[in-house]
Amino acid sequence: MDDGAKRVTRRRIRTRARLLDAAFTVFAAKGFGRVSIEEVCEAAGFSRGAFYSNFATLDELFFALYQERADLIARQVADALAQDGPGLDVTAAVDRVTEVLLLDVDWLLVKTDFLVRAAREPAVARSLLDHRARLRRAVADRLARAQGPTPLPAVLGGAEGAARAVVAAYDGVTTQLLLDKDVDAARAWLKQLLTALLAAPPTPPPATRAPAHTHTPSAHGRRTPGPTPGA
Amino acid sequence: MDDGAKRVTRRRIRTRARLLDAAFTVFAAKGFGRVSIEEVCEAAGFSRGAFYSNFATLDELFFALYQERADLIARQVADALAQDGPGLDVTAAVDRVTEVLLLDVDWLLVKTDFLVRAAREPAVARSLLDHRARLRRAVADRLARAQGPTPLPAVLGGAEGAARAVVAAYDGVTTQLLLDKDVDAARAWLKQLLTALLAAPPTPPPATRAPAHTHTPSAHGRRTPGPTPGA
DNA sequence: CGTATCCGATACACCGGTGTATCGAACAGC
DNA sequence: GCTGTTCGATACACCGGTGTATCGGATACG
Repeated sequence: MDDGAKRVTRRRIRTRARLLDAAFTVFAAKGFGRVSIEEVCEAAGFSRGAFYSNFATLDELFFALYQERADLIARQVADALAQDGPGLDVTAAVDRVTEVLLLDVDWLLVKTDFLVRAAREPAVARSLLDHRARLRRAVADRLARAQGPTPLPAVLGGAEGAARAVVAAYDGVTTQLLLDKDVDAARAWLKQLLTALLAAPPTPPPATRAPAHTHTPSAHGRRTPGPTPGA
Repeated sequence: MDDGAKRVTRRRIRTRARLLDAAFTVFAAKGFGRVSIEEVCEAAGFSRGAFYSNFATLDELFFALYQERADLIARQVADALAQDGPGLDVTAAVDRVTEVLLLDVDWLLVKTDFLVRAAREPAVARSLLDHRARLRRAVADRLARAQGPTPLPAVLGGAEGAARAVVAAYDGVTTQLLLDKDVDAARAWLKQLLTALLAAPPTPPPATRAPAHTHTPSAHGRRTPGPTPGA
């Protein structure tokens, strides 16, 4: 069980990884629905033989890719949340999480493709719901810990409800970000939303940054003009 | 200009409409990326000749379909918002809009396909952003009118900011709805979110309905167990 | 260093879907 | 009702992509 069940492998792992990386790039650029196996292989520098040796179908690769990246994100978020002590106000945590979650537009693109798929296939949906549940749990725990000074608006249902609100806000901002590609504005906007949701009455913080969105949606602080290459 | 520029038409309109309807059903069921021209034609009871006589490409049909439905929704929302007098608290308006926006899961599915497309093609994105801007404007106007008793949390940027928050909440809830298909829970949750956002401190209303979501996400109030057939 | 095994490349048959060209039928106008 | 035009059905050629079978080179292991 340590490193292989049958005959062990070594270059296989490398090629598999390269295929996954290439797939991520291509999926982000063109969308899963418009990508062929050949394209992925070409981008990875392989021929189709390599692909069929590692995956049975393009779906399989897609799902594997999603799992991999989703786990990565989940771990990053958990880290970012568990970092500081319990006393500190949520604001700091909000900042850090915002950084992590809205970092990579390419990931949001792929994730949305996955969402579209999940919306039609319950089995896939379960996977995505799991991921979301993990994130939500992490947020809820963090909120429960920091519940000292701010009593969390009771309109939402305690820490759990607040966590779900956070996720909803994240999803909402994501949608906007996918359309205008303005990462900085999205981050600012998410922070605003979260503070409005979590600390509405007592703590009106100095508005991290002006809305800046009114109707000049593009060319402003964008860091990712196109499909970013790196991971 | 009254009914046609060249030779007038009549059955053409009917077939075009039937094609659009069939396309909506098929797109909602399988997703735009997995639908062929043939499938649409078969669903509409035509052969490919009819299609190519009315549209040049599947994209063209898709965009036409989106435009049509988006306009419809925009009008419905505007109506629902403009209905009552200026004095009444936002709650009533929230209820009505919630009804309209989260009515048809099929539409959300198609719209998400469109979003995925828009995320990669700026021209398409512009179209979707227009639609969103129209809705946002309607909401902002309504909020500005009803600004009497509740002062709208200043953390968001006035009526405009609040309207954007409403849209974000809508998008967030939509995502969840696409995954668990629980329309009723989504409506309740959206109402909760909106009241939390718009009338946080002074009006903790009797919680339209318990969260009911905690961790039994399915089998509860769901009206649409699978890909709903009707429009 | 030899060899058994694995991995990825190449070649091939195949299929679904596309787009076009042609034709018969329905329809509007007189 | 007749006729010219339009619309949609049918037939055909074509192509991109798939999946499989086979083979040669790389790799782990003794």
